[in-house]
Amino acid sequence: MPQDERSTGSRLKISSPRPLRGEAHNLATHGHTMYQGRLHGALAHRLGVDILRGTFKSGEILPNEIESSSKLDISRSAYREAIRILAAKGMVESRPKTGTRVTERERWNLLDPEVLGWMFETEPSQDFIKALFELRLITEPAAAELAAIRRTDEQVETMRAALEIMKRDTLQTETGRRADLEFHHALIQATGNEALASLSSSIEAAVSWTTRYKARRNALTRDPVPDHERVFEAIERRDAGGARWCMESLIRMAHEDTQKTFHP
Amino acid sequence: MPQDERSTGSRLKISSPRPLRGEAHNLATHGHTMYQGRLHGALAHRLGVDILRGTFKSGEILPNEIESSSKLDISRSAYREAIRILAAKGMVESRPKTGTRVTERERWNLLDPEVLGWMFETEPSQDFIKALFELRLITEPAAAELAAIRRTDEQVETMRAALEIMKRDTLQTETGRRADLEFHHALIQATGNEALASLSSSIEAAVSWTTRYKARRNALTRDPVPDHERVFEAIERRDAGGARWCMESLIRMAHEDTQKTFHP
DNA sequence: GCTTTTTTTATTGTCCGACTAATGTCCAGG
DNA sequence: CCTGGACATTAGTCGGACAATAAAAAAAGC
Repeated sequence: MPQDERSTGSRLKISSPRPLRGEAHNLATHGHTMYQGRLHGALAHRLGVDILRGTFKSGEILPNEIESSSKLDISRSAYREAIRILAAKGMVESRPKTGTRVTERERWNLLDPEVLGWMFETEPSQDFIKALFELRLITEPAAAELAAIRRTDEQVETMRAALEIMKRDTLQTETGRRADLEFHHALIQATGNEALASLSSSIEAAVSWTTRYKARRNALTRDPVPDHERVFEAIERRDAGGARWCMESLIRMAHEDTQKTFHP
Repeated sequence: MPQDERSTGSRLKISSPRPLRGEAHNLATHGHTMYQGRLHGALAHRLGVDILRGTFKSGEILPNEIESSSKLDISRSAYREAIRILAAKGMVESRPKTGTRVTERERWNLLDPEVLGWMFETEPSQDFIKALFELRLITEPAAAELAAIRRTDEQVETMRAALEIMKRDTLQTETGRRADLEFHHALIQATGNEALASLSSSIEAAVSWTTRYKARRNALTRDPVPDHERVFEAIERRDAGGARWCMESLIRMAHEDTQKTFHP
């Protein structure tokens, strides 16, 4: 029986003390991660991160709109729009009289690209990273297999070009990472399955954050290009089984590297 | 180059002529599908369906907020909150001066449970159903395999109970369908992978809509209970390979039935 | 004539303050 | 003990104003 949460009074426990709307009109989330854009988006971002991080726990009720918005020094409208965003991602639920409460974690859309992004804002739990790579290990090899079967010549050329760029620049550079994403994007398109594509692109984007982590900590990771090349070649020669196998090994390697980065 | 969409003037092309806010305070979407709840949610629902259905095409720009909201006879705030919901699902994108435009289909969060629900509002394309079942065929057998390895005894009991109910009532009844969902939910939980769980629960929910279709058209479908029982027994005896195989066959059967229902 | 800079302008973004409606709580009455 | 109805609290809706933004148009510079 969830007792009265409001009883703690008017203490808003957002991560940062206040500075939502800074001097220069952009907002800092809690020290080093800035966010620029619309106010509702920024607030949704911040609340989302706070929920994922556990600052607001499941079942907990947020302070009411009036209190929250005035404490944050923003209008009620902007606050409400932020809440709608969170609600659309299944993270909160509002009802008159009761207020807005954080839903159970089960109901969160963890694979929503934005939510995944928030997740990697703060270092995600080892369990979650494991789960994510396990999911990748299920879907991506299957995707590679389908791509090998259904790819068009044009898609092959796109992948080849992206691979070239990756070879030149590395994943240390921004263009290199973009090429990596483009490679995977082309592969996904080649599967001809838009549901799978929607899933994969979310995950890819999230995983690319880990890549950035790795680059920042310049952890000594394996060169990923050879792995990508093997996948590419298998797809080029329409070798479904080979593509599956190579992709599987690529992901295992990536997972290993990621683990070493986070827990050396 | 997307030319001026506004030039068509003030013609709002929502599916229904007007009746967003009906007499009795609940709204009909386009004839037989009612929606009751908050205004912003209802409008998001309606616009979402219209976008998925192609009434609003990708790249198209929605009429501006003032015009839209006044035409729909609702406040700008409610309209904006609806747009925020759609934006959170990647379906629209708003910017000052430009307006709010429908994004490319690639960016839609097709696996968002709500979006999936909207999808099945109108009969979804054969291609999409195929993609969805192909995705299921990739993830669910793997999930069953993991469940067989990691399941707790308690989860087994939950599944057994759900299965009992399914056996008694059928999928023709509401309680039967709920039991079906609960069975799959327990299975998903047993995988111990929350990312996979998030994905599967979205898909399950969507697929359960097809089940309802089938029941409504009382198409002569195979009895699904035996399939479920085989999966259950494999998981109970911790037979990973068996669970995978049985689940695969279950899904193939379900897909076959679904196809027969939609394209007899 | 072409590029760059400034101005205009359409649209979303933000704000405020009031009123409405839903819903949990509490209390009186059966 | 249960039931129904009044009450209080909260999100929901409204409308109208002004600010910020970014695209487009106009002006300036080369």
